[in-house]
Amino acid sequence: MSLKLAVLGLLDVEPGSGYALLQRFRTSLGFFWQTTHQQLYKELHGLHEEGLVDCETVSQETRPDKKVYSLNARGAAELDALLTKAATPTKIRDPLLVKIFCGRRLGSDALRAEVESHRRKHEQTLALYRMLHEQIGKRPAAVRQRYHHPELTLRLGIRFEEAWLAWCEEIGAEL
Amino acid sequence: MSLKLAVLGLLDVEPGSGYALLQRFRTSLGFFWQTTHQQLYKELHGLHEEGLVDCETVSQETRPDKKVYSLNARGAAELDALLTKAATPTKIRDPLLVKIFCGRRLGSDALRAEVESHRRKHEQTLALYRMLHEQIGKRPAAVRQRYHHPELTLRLGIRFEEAWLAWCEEIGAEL
DNA sequence: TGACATTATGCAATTAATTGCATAATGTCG
DNA sequence: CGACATTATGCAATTAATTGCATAATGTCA
Repeated sequence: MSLKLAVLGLLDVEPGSGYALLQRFRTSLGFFWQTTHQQLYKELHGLHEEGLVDCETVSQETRPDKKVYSLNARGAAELDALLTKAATPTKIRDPLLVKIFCGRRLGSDALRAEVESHRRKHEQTLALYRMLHEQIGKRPAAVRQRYHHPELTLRLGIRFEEAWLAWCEEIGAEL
Repeated sequence: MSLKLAVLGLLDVEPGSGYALLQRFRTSLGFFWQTTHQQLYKELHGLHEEGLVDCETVSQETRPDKKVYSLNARGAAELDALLTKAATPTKIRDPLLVKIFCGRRLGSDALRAEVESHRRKHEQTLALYRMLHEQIGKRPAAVRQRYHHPELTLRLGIRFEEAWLAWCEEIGAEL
């Protein structure tokens, strides 16, 4: 259901082709929801069939044709309806934790290596999030207002990556 | 794949019926991996078909019959193989964040209420995790050693819940 | 005694997500 | 010119996860 919400939400900001939506998705919602182009295109087909979005084929001279989707009135109503429903808090769902939990069979070395590799990735992600956050901060107040909600989510992302990092360092030293 | 790993990991500690495994799952691995009894039973059937676990039907006088599963040599080998494969770091995947991201359509009041409700839930979860962590701390060193890996995961759980809480408080005040 | 909780197991349908494969046009670099 | 990246779209198969429904035995409380 969240993908539907995500796509409607993206289209609410501005119309776009599946490809363009995917680009935007990857640098925003994609930080805490994942999808693939296949799934996104399928979702767009579905939304179109449901009559929640309009679709216009645009021929381009220098590029293959594209289909530009936009939110219509029914789609906006659906988006509002979805937003009203309560989101249930999700728990962490991470294969690394399952692995560590079952990890007494694996040697300390292997575990430490794995934790270190995760640490590096989370370090990179944290750097990225901080950069994005700074960029938003530099914008004029009027623009910043438009990005207020995305910014709030980014802040949780930062807190999570900090937690990951601290944990990786702590247990890496202990293993 | 993680469910398979989880089930093999649980059986590696000790054998048990689907029902018993689910109880253990809920108070351990279930903190960072979710499942339902249907899925777990299906997984057990699958593992049995694959020949990775043995199954013995035990009739009980006061309760319905149960099937006690246990890890065999092939299952142990499979568990080791799964543990060797690298776990890819997952990102957060939370409907609340998708909602907040798209939340400019929703009023501040509604968002604040939702954040507050999440805050309360994370507060409860944090309290639970801290209690469990303390309980492990009180055990004699020998027992604590056996729970070392689960304890490591619990610590990440605590850090995450702390991050959630701090974030909910911060943005709740701002919305 | 009847309602409800607990232990114990499962099937079936649907939805969501992943993975593999495929096509087609143009731009860009060496 | 040929290889590779980018823009742009999709189908099909499979696996994973959720949701709804169903059964059956016993214990417990009012």
